[in-house]
Amino acid sequence: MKEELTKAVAGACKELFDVDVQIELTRPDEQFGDYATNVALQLGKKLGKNPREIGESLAEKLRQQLADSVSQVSVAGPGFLNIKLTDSALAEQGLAASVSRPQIYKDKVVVAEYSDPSAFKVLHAGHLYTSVVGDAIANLIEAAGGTVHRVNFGGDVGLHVGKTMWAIVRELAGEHPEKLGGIPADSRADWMSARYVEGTNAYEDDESNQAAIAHINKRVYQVVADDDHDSPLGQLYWTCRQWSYDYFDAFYARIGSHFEKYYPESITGPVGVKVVREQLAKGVYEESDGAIVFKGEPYGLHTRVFINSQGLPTYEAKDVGLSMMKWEEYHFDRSIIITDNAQAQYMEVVIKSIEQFAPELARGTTHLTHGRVKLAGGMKMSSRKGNIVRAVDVLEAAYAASKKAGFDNQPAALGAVKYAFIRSRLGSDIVYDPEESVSLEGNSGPYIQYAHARARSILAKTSLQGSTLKQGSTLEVGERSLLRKIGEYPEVFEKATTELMPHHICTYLYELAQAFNRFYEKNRVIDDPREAVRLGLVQAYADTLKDGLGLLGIHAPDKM
RNA sequence: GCCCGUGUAGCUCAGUGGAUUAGAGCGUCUGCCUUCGGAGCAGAAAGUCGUAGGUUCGAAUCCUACCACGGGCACCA
Repeated sequence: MKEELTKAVAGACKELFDVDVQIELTRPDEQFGDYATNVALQLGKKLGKNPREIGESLAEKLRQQLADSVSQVSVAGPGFLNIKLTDSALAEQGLAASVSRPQIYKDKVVVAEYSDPSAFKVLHAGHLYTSVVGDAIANLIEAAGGTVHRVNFGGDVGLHVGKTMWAIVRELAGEHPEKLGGIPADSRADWMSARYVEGTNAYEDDESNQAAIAHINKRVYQVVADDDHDSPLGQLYWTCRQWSYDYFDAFYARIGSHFEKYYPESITGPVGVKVVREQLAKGVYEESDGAIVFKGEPYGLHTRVFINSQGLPTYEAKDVGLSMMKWEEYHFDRSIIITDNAQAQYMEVVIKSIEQFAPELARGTTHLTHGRVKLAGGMKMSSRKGNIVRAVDVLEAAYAASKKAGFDNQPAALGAVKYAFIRSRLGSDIVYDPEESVSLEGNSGPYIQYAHARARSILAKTSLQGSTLKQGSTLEVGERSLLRKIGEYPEVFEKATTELMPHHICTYLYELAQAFNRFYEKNRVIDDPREAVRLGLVQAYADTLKDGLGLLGIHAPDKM
């Protein structure tokens, strides 16, 4: 409907004034109409005419052309055009809302990389956030017709592994892989994470430790390069690495995430080194103090090291390797990388360097960044010393709060966390408050889930077969309002997908639930003379809520 | 120091060029009154949209400067 209107308005401008203009249709306050446009204002400037007069001629034209779908076109204020749909057109739009999602990624291949945990380390609240948001974005693109490959990247080699392995060897009093058997399966992740903290502290506290850790770090690279599963260090490394992956898998299963591919740095590193060395010869990268760097200054960026003076790839080269591998494996139309915004300027340098030798790859790459998770009410997150909030701590806090709030329901508690994470616009830090997130009142996940369950229970009550709401129906005021809101869904979906901003879905679902409650307060459904029509409304409403929650990765229960 | 980001009611956030009274939720206060699941509805109080300039017919939204907070700035990830 919006598309047809846009075309009609553009056509009218062409016909009457012989100009091509970009038409933007917005959703004004309901009192003004269903759609509005400011073309007349734009044209007024362009043509040097009075915008109101332009508006009047456009309105007249549209009234003639769109008599079937438009009941009113008026000029308001300085020259806004307000367009009101007929009940019939509105009904058609509303009924199709939950199934007519603009296919703006049709036939497109998209690689979505997010979550990115490091092996040997614990998953913290930030991983949970990025995973939830990344899933929602991937869901949006998929629903818009795209083929999405969800991939994960993580550090299974690098200094943090050196630190951890050093501490593991110290804890086991030598390179004794057989002693790993004494660590209970359910505490492996915590055990390794404790070693990482010890290793990090040792590295910072004493220079002699630094040499030892650098040495073991280099040996780990050798273990990986040789695919050495036999030496004591090799056995320690591969066993612990597998523990990490098992732990990640269990966590992702718990939150409903799934990645089709995992790129470990040990794989992308050598690819990156190869590429960086090739491009070193071509002058993209250059040597500096024994390291290989990319100088970003000509582009307003800064210089970063890609291969260090020991000849080992840094994160930069590993990311270059990752980009090349994704490109070769998927030939994507678009690659989306979602990380914490601390990486924003770092990533700019990496992508700028790639742009020098693979411009089409760089052009198709979007780095999307989000803020950090701050916990309301005292739970603090600080890295380094190990007093971080783990991802599971957040889930447990939500679950505990949900029990306190009176519903003992794990899926609802998970939905509450997801909703709380997604509802704010991506970019700034978010404050997570477990109590608020599970609240049954206000803008929360459980509120929307409840709204859905309530609508389904109404539908379950009727003995009528099907609804008579269809194109051609005439509507009462309250019905019209609700239907208008339902009909906005495809537009909100398109906006969220185009901008890669899933929070628009949250905002909309909440407004939709409010619109329904307003309707429901005043209008009876079951045993009302208009029951047959209103059932169609409730159905469309419930389906839209369900679809929206699905995009957010949140279950829409029929009962709560 | 340079670069990037953020700054909207007591708190948590929408709104990122349009129309009046800048919107929600929580919290505070007042009604409805327990309904087809009230986990609701209606209303009130609460904002110099960080500050000061500028562009525009029109600015929370764009530009400039400044302030505050966060982040980044070579061999960590």
